[in-house]
Amino acid sequence: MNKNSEENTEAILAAAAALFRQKGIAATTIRAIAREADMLPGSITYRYATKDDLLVALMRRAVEKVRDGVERMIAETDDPVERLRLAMRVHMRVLLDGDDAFHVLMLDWGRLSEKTRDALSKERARYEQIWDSVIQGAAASGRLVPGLDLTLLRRFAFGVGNSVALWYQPDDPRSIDEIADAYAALLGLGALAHDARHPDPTYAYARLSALYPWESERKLARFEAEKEKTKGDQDA
Amino acid sequence: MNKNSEENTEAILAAAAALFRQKGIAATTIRAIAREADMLPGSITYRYATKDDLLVALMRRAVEKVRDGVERMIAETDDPVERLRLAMRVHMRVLLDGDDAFHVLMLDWGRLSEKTRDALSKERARYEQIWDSVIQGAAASGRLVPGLDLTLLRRFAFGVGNSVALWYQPDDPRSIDEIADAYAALLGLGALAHDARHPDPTYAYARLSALYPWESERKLARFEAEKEKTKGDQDA
DNA sequence: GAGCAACTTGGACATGCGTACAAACAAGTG
DNA sequence: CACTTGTTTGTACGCATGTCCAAGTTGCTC
Repeated sequence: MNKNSEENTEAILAAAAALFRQKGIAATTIRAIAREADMLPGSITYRYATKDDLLVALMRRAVEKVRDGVERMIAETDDPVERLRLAMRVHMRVLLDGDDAFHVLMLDWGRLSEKTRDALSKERARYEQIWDSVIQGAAASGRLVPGLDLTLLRRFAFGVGNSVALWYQPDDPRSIDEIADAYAALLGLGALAHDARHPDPTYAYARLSALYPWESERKLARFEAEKEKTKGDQDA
Repeated sequence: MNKNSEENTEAILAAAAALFRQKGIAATTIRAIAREADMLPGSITYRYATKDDLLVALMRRAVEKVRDGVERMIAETDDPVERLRLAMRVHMRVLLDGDDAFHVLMLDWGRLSEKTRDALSKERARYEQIWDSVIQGAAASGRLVPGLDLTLLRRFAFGVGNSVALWYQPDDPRSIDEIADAYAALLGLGALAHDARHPDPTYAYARLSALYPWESERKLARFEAEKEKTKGDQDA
């Protein structure tokens, strides 16, 4: 029949991504992918010699796509904190509604074979780097609590974004962007120092201490004690 | 040999949990579990007729254990916000350092067969209920931003806690409790109204609006405008 | 020390897996 | 029309899987 090679390749990748996401990688058979894509298993083997090759090709595409999306999105504004929100939007939009492969890439990362992980780690690192730079930009603007562990913050943000995929169902009454914004807000309210409203550095410092209690439990107490003395005149 | 049945059962469950976590459920074979537990596959079949039976038994135990742990932990204090932090600690401690089965239960939930999910949903719901009640307690104390979608908040908290499992390595220089506290703080700083320090209800309201931008983009703007008028005297 | 229940053993089974490959086929080129 | 190239087909191989079971072994009880 030799219909259309490129079209069939797309069908294979789409079917594979959907099944990998739904059932996991190990539980998805080449035969099942072929059935889903309306062809015989041989046609898959013809394009991708092994199951791992298919997996790598799939994920490489996925991470490239989302990287492009995020890069384009954050170019739309100069506000470093707004960038964080927009990046979160794209990340979650792709994760929930877009390419299933990205879902697999984020959630099954730890279970890929070492060889597969190595083949993809450069791409993934480049994506994480974009997030790091967005977060660093936000931190440099002075609008984050100072002294944060930014890698931890990136992981926190990633975790928040990725975790939605564990419960989100397409029939949810909220739109994906709504959830993304709400999560970004929960995230932002946590990390932002709200400088415009409460620029008191002592306050930010006390919050930082609360964030790393093992470093100095006493800083917050000192702040509280300080406040006791000047009780009654601290807010607008 | 008939060494010790109970001991062997433990060995099976431990080996199964470790392998399920490491390689995923589908990729873990009964033979591999047997090898890990130093016995023959038949001994596993003798106790658990099918792989699914083993899975269910494993997870039931795991969720019971963490539920007990959380319940015991939150009984240690009356402070509703402190309870949130302590619950997070137990959750993450079990997830990262404790029973591998809990890890599987949280992260592979969506990929269990429908039958297996049904068999476990009651247990899991009971655990989620504890979290909901902790969060509701915190909300009732008035120390959270009012008007939050509490289910969304629970999912947010769960997601944050669970996501650590996707990157945490045992050789991390931070202790699990340190990470748990830092995450709880990032979480708490986001949701808490910091009433003791900034009890201004207008401020909390504006933050709420920022949290649900699609409901009323203008509330925050109104707050900002309001503040413009009284510029210069709003903090301690 | 005989009997018994609990447990383990080793081997077998049907099934489904990833992969391989020769043959058939389709479309384009000269 | 013949020839080539890219693609699909159908079938096959060897292997690993979940599950099963008859026979063997152990420690306990009277």
